[in-house]
Amino acid sequence: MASLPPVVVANTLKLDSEFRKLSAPPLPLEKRSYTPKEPNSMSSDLKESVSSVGEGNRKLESSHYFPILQECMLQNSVSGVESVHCQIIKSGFGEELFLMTFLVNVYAKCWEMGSARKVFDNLPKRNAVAWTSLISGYIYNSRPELAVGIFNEMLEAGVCPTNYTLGVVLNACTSLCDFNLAKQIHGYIVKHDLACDSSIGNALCSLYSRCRNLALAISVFENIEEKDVISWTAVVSACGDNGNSAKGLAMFVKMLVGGVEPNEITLTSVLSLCCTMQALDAGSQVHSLIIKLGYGSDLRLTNSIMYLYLKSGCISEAKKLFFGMSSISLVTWNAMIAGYAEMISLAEDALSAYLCGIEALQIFQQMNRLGLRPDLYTFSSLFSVCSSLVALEQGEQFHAPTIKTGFLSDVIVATALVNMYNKCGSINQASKAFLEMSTRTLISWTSMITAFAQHGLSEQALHVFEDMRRVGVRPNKITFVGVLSACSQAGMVDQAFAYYEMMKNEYRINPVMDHYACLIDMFVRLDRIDEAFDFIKKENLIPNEFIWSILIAGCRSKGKLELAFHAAEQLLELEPKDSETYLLLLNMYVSAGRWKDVSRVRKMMRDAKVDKIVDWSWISIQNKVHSFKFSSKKHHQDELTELLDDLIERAKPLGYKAETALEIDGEEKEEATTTSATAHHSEKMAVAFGLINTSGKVEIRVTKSTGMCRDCHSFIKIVSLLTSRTVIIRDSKRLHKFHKGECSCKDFGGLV
DNA sequence: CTAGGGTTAG
Repeated sequence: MASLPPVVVANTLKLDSEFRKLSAPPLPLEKRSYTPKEPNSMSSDLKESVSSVGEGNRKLESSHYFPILQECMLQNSVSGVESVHCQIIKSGFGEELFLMTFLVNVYAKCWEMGSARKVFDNLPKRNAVAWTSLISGYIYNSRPELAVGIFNEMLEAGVCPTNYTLGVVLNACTSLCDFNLAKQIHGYIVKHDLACDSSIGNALCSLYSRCRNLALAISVFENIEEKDVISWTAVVSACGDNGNSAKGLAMFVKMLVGGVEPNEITLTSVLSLCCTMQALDAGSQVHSLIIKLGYGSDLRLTNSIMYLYLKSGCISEAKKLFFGMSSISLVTWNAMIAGYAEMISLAEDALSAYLCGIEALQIFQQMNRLGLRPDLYTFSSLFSVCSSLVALEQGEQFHAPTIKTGFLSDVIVATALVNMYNKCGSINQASKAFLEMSTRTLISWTSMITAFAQHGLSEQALHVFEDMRRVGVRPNKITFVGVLSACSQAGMVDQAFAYYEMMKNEYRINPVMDHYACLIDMFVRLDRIDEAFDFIKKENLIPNEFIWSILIAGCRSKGKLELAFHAAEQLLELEPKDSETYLLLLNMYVSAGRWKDVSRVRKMMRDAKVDKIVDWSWISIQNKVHSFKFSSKKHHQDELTELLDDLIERAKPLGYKAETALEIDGEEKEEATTTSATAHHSEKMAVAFGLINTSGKVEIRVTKSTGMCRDCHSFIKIVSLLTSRTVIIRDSKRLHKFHKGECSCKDFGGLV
């Protein structure tokens, strides 16, 4: 960078010495790029004014051209600008600095940088404003690297940058992650005490935010002498971008108290904070404010509010907005689809989750019927919906369009695709999609590692992890959950602890319960239960519900019933809130015939107001989803129960011993359990339905609302053997892939 | 005449 001449900006504030330490661990944040709009045709009014400009050789003042150029710019009419440009030349204003500078700006805003550049090059004299126009033009056209080049040319030409120039160039650095240049400019700003200027201060605030230094971003904001709406908006979104939404909301309140009126951009930022915080109250207050300030029909704001309502589960409010909107954009449809997709994970029970998924797909169909082309946001939401529904066929149908449209090259879409294949149990398609990705983020790598681990393919999981390290992607704690669970499933004790140490020492990640749970699960699988307890003692762990459940399930399957009951008592002392935990305990006591304990647990459930457990299963066949609910009533002798009974009979000689499990369907049942109780668990029926309605070697995919019970698990293992079919069941805890009589969870899938 | 902030996604 050429040396900077002094800048003419008044300044009084001293910079905090903190500012001198611009530590920039650049966290690559992909900035969304603009999509140039198609040039528009002019409105009839505009056409008239453009043609009247040259009429009758009237001699116009140069100032007359500004409003009409502005109108052309607003209407994005390149041809309008061009014909006005011609008139300007004809009238002899072609060298007027102010007018030509404005024209540079106008061409830039119409995505015509070539013309903007030509106008600039023809200027006989260029002042700082002209240079700044060109620089900002390149930034507007998503070419920050060219903007920085022009900035250097400007300095070489000996033109002194203004505060605007510095602000613009700093923003270019921010979007380029060019922290070297930023540092030089920063030094210059510090030396000349310019940080209190709002154009510079705002840019610094964004820069620090991008450097993940929220404290600095805030302190630079505090030092801005005249904080305007944009300063406030910048600091509010800086808080949001750095994971401190509460601080952002507080800043927004401060802004209001200070009497600064937010504009629609501030309000969108605030709504996005409310969204991540799930702050429905604050959100609806902002909604009222929006209406009060007259932004009630702003499309972008309405989209955000609608999404917020959906994400908070206020479907009726969201729908009211949706149907009340006078115009709807693709973003509106996407927000609806994404909102319903989001509600799947927030749903209280599996049935409503399933209904949300169906609704999301129906909204997409409506959008499709209206002829709207989906974009990358649409596709990533759709993939996420399909994975929740375990609707492989649907998901596959969206794969090809993402290739054709090129959206698959987006890393988020591609990751969503990998995830979809994984969650639908198709690990081969998942890994194929992963290998075809051109760029991978931490999340892509982590998804693939977790996917292999979930399918019991530990070696592949660890292989991917090593590849990830090799290319220099830094794992996070979720990555290590995947790695440790891979080791745990394969019983690789030494490796597990090696990775555990690596996580703590090399990556400075503090272990959380999920990590401990993997290691404990590993000891339990290896029937080294003493070591599991030793580990708990050594790490001073206070086991949570989850860890006790692992211990119980492990002790049970190893036949160590006394230990299992001991663990169960510990678990009960925690007064669990999770209904499935109670289901595990109930089943345990039922199979041991300990009826007193059964009623004790039932009483605890009532006291804890735990949700009733509703056993649903779904199977998607030819894009239609069929659902089954557990029913203890004896079914009619239809085709389905006939097949089921037949399978049960054929399974018995192969070692299937129907275990007792409790009947749970919401109503209190008699405590007596018989084998017929588990015979009609919903997943058995869904699998039987799949066997009847598909043929050949088609894999059967079922989703289930609760955890699988041990009885169904061992039954379906045998079914996969008897029928030579692969059966994939995703229950509330994990994925079970049954193949040739084995399950990918190796019988430690947290069965109840 | 030049700037600066923003919706929906894994």
